[in-house]
Amino acid sequence: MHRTIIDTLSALIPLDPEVIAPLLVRPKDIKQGDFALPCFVLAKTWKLSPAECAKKLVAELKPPPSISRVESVGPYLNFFIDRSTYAKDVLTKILTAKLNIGKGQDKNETIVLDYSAPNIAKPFHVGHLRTTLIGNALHRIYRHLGYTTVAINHLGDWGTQFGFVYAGCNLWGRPQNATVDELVTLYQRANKLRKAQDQNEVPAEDTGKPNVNEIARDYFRRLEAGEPQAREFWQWCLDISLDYFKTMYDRMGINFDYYQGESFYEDKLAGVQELVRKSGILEESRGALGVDLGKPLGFARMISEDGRSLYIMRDIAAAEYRFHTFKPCKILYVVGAPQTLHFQQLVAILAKMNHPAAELIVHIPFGTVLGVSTRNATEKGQLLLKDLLDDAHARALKAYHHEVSKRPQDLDDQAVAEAVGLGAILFSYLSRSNIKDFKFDWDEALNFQGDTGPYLQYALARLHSIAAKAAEQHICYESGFDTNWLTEEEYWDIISQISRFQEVLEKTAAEYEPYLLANYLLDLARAFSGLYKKARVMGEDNAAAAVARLALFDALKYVLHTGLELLGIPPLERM
RNA sequence: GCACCCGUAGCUCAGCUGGAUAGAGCAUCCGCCUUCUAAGCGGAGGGUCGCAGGUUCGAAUCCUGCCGGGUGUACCA
Repeated sequence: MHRTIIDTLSALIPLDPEVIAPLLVRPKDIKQGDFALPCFVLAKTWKLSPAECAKKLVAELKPPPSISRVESVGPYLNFFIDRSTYAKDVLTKILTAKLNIGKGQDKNETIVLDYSAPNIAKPFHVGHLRTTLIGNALHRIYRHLGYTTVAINHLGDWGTQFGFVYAGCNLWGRPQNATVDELVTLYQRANKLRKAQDQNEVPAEDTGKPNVNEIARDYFRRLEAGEPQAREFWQWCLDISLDYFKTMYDRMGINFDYYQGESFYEDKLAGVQELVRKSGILEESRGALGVDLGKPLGFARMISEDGRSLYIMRDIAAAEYRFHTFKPCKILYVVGAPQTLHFQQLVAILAKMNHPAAELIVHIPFGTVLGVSTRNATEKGQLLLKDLLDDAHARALKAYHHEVSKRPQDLDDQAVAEAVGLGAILFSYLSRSNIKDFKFDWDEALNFQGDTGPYLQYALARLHSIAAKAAEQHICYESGFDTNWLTEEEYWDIISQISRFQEVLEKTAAEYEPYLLANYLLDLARAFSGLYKKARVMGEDNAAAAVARLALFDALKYVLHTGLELLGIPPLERM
């Protein structure tokens, strides 16, 4: 469509098609046209006012059949697409593709995505949710677009935190059949005691306890040395935590292809160090080994003064491993904005090594989630994911029974509540741009009205309901539908929006911003909700109009359904 | 100190590769369930787009400076 207009224009305008293309804009108000050309640039060459240029063009243009009308409004030249023809094309395409709408050809290119990466034996609180949900959405979108995807959970499964859990077990006993909560409690208790010991403010009941920091360090040294007992304890913690994480991921419909945490790279570090050394950039400075990256990036330490490997080592090892194992065209890291410098250093080191992975790494930074440790801070310190999901479920269930005035009978209310609760939480995380800090508000995240996940789910449920009722009454569009019934503003608005689905997916993927898709779906749902009462299928006397509307709603249903799935929000057929 | 990010309605956010009167939701106020789900729809009020310059026919959008908030800057990750 875009192309057609450019071709028509370039016949009359003394400008290159490539120059014209970026000038074309979409008017804010669809009533003004489907595309517009601001004529300011022409004013100079033609030595006419912009408004006169627009008039001149209108008079001389011979629009092709797909353009129904061209108008000049002030300095703008507005194009109107032939709605009926265009609608037919768009709807036919979507109704054929169904839930495969927007699906790309197999691209034979692999994208590695690194996201979530919770720390073992530390609490999984709602601040960790952002990387998990952004990563998951991008994972689904890239896969849909035809890329081979490899989702990796780079667990924080190596480090001194195990030492603190170990110290806790030593001091207060190792629980039988421990849960993650107990591990976390031991970790926090030991950590608290360590701080107290550091500051010489040990409470009475803990006086005389051995130094926590020493126990932890000693344990971690034994773990790194591969001592079987230390190893066994580590595995014990890992199993408990991983079990728990997996139930949380299952609950949110999130999958990983690999759980390759930091420990996975332990046996590869020596090789990596050798690789860096061979490239001649490894230096010693203040007793540490690392790479000097010059002015803005500074000195990146790889081996600490006391010989421990630092995390950039593991990231180099991971980049190296992923590059050779998966042969990706991109490696995406969904990691918070505070780690921007770290990723710049990682890329800079790889670049200095002439490692091809340097060009593949993309850090997708996101803002901090604020306000997650303020509420319920007395008990647990931080909002735990499980509490959030449970509360979302409970509130959704309550709302379902007490606030929703119309609902179908014979539905599994527990299943609906779970999906709606998840929808609310996921949408609140995915509907804002990555980089901004996110003020987490419990009530806002669990709101079911207005611009929310449930609003989208609700619009979809209504669309499914229309389709089901139409089928009962044998109203169908399979034998044809007349798009001349869909040329009014409200219908046209939806048609031109759903025709952009592919474009939106590609932009979302290119900018790594799931909110673009989320807000697009919101626009669709809003357009539909406004039309819902007016544009009836059942009870419409004009059979042809009813069939045309059904075709439109069904196409919209597929787009909305697919879009929700790509965000990871559970699409509901009934709610 | 230096570097990066953010600053749009009371609140939470879109709009920012410059274009036609700055948009949603929440909250507040009014109205709408005798037909496809009212977790909905329609309407009202609410803005010096942090401030000041500059570039431009045109700036919330680009540039510079300042103010306010956040983060990073060889602990660990």
